[in-house]
Amino acid sequence: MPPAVKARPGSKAPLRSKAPSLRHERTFKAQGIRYLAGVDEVGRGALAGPVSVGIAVVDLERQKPLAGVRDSKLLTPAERERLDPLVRRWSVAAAVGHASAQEIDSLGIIAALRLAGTRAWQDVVSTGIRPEAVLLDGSHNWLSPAEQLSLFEEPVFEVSCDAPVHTKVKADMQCLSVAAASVIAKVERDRMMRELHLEFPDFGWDINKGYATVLHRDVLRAAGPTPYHRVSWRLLGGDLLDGGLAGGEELGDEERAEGEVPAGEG
DNA sequence: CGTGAGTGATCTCGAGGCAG
DNA sequence: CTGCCTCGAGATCACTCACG
Repeated sequence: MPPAVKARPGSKAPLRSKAPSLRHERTFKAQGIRYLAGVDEVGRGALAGPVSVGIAVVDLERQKPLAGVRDSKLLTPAERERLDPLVRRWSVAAAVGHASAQEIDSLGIIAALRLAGTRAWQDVVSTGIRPEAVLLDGSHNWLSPAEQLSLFEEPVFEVSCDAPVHTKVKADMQCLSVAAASVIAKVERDRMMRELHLEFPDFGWDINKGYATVLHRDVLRAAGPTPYHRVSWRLLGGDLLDGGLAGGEELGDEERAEGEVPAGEG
């Protein structure tokens, strides 16, 4: 995919869009909205590990911009770690929800995103803050409950996202609430991948975070997938599953389910 | 020449538009 | 209605280039 920014001829500095602000968020004030939830996802394209959804709620009547926050991809790991507690204090409510690789396999990535987002939403609502609108990164609303779910049975939640969802392409680049959500989601998922790395150190998850690096794919080819791999994906172009699972034994569904990540952690 | 930052290529899946 | 293509999102990594 082409990048969002182009190099400016004759200059090293790119023609980067301005730092994200609350300008777009404040347009919701005219609709009488006070609490707006910025939502972003991380881990969508990874081969292993959970998909995670961050929510950062802003109070449009009182919130001030938080310096330094940008889309998590544009920040170094150290900057993200530094900003994570600041974002959580800055937000009137913040949460990260996860859906495991096994849930991605059984539900599909979009439904798994919804599951992770709903878990985060439950955490937010449990604090007593109920956002009146949602600002979602991208062009597709995967957060609202689907009318027609997949063939698989979807878990039923007492609290699902019932607020109107507004999608915006590149919202993480322009909208501070969404950028803030991307930071906390990325930090939390990275921590989880470092923990999973202790269990399966050969894959280099502390570095690649479950993404398809050369090392990751080489080990995957040699050792086979772990319970944390999204085996329904064409992990290695479809020639993966001949070797069985890493660790030398195959796991049944129940055993694989034990590898699930805790929901709504954070 | 070393370093740091940005670009482009790479991989994943799903949604939506369009042609047949 | 079906299949294909484009574009949306996520990320890492090799390469390029400006600067000190």
